[in-house]
Amino acid sequence: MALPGSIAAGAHDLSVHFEGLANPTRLLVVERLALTPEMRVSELAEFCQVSQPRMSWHLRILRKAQVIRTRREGREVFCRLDREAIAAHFRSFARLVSFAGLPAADLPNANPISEGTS
Amino acid sequence: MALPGSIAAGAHDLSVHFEGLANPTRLLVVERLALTPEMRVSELAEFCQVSQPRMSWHLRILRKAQVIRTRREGREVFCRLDREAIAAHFRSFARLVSFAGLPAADLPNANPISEGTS
DNA sequence: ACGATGCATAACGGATCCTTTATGAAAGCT
DNA sequence: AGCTTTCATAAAGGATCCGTTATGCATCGT
Repeated sequence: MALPGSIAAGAHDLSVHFEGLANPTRLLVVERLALTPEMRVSELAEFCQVSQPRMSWHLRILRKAQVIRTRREGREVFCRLDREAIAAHFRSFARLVSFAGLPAADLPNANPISEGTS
Repeated sequence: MALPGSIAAGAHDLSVHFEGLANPTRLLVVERLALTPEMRVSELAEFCQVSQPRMSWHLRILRKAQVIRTRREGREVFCRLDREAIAAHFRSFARLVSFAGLPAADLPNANPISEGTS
């Protein structure tokens, strides 16, 4: 597992990450979560017009892809973007394709908010 | 269709783009093309250890995803990264998730090595 | 014209994803 | 305890993707 904030991410990791973003519904979740720090599963399901089990499944894929993180509070599960991981994968890909003037080290950090960096 | 170099890219466009990157073989193609300006289909097939028809299929997906561009010369087809489109999509995504400290202006520039933008 | 080369498409199993409804488990409320 | 809410999992059908081999089309060389 890539340490949060570290560069990391092999090619396979990267493809898994992009797979998380390779679906309109999941991308809509990302878009929505960008506007609100945290949202519950059922809220996201309603917003995206999909069944709750389906949303649960998509969120699982997003979690594996390290696009979101989930936090359980009682019977509710709150979802939020994992901006650190997203940015890290971003950097990995940028380095992969060797963007000019984009050495991975110079890329900005993702997010000042640091939740439990376990 | 998004004009090359323009910003463009709706959510659907974006998911199609990421789908292009959501497969290890295709990502390997991208990685390889980052090292050499242009490569032929059969060269990529051999490098990735897949059959030529399969590579042809992957390249078609990559083309639809606006990750690569192909150029026919005689009976050969040369592939190259579409760095402009990739950068544009990544800018769109970055704006979508509103990276803190990652304003679109700082995102990957398209021109790495100077390959003719013909 | 003929054969060889380079790429695209078709056809085929096998695996995975997308989406639904139905069911189950855990937590909160009365 | 009993009911409601919230999420996860299972089952099932349809679609798509992954990989292969076989075939077709266009191009190049002789």
